[in-house]
Amino acid sequence: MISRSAKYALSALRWLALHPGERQQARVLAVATGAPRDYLAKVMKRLEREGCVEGRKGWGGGFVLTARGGRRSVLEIVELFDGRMDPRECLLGLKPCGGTTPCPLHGSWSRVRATMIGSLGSTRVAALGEPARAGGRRRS
Amino acid sequence: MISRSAKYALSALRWLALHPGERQQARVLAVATGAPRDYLAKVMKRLEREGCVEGRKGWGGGFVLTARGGRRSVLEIVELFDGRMDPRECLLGLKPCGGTTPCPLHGSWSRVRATMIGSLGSTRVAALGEPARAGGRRRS
DNA sequence: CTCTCAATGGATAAACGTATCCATTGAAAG
DNA sequence: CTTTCAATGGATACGTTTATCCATTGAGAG
Repeated sequence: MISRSAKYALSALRWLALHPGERQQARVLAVATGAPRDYLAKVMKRLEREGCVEGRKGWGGGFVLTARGGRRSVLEIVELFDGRMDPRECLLGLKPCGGTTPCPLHGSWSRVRATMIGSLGSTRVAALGEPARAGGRRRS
Repeated sequence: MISRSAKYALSALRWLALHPGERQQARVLAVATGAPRDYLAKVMKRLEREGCVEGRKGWGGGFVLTARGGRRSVLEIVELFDGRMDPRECLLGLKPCGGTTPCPLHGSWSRVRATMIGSLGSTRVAALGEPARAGGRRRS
């Protein structure tokens, strides 16, 4: 459903959000996230290219969450690794699907997509550092 | 999000639902679904093992949708190929996540999962043969 | 029985996500 | 400058999904 890479990224970003301003080494983030160090390093590099974190080499090096990164939505992070979700995706492979010619699953699938966009799209990365609730609407 | 195999399966099942009782060859299904013939054949075999379709070899051979297959939910088909969705999955890798110790995304992700189960779980394969609406509750 | 047809099953490979290894680079401390 | 440290980037490997090829099997037609 959601790739390991995306989960690693979210988990690492949460750790950074929990320790604002402090530089966190990939080694530390690896332990915190359960990801392999060298693999996580590449995930972090990708987040840096997107301006979500800032990395520094050498003594006292590591990663910090940027202000811009904190403002990013969880959905944006997931889409960064798993690809943007196509609003025209059809579970039955119809093209086109929707408008005047919706497939039998169009409504159902649109609802799932809308929930994901509404739920994950309304939670900001910075909120991952706060204890609970965070994000979308309604109950648990 | 949803694997190619699962989409192929749904698309093929739809075709069978559109042609009840008629045996459809893998070659025909391949054209209808856009899947490679020999790959689709293995997908169909898997559906047969699950009792969703019945296949026959040789002259006049092909696949038909079984009554049992028609009663299966779309969710069941997806889970058959993509694996059952874990209700305890945590986007931040926490274990456990939920109950007294929910992660900041627990509510959001639970909502997405619930929507998928509610939406795809309430649409039956037989309904894929009917023109539009099908399945869950509410609007498009 | 023989011929033809279509599913079946096994082997093989391409593509991708995930993971590991390590030499290099850049940076701060001494 | 030298030492130490941690990110960086390239190469390589592994597993799974997706895909292709083809000989075999089973079934109906003649």
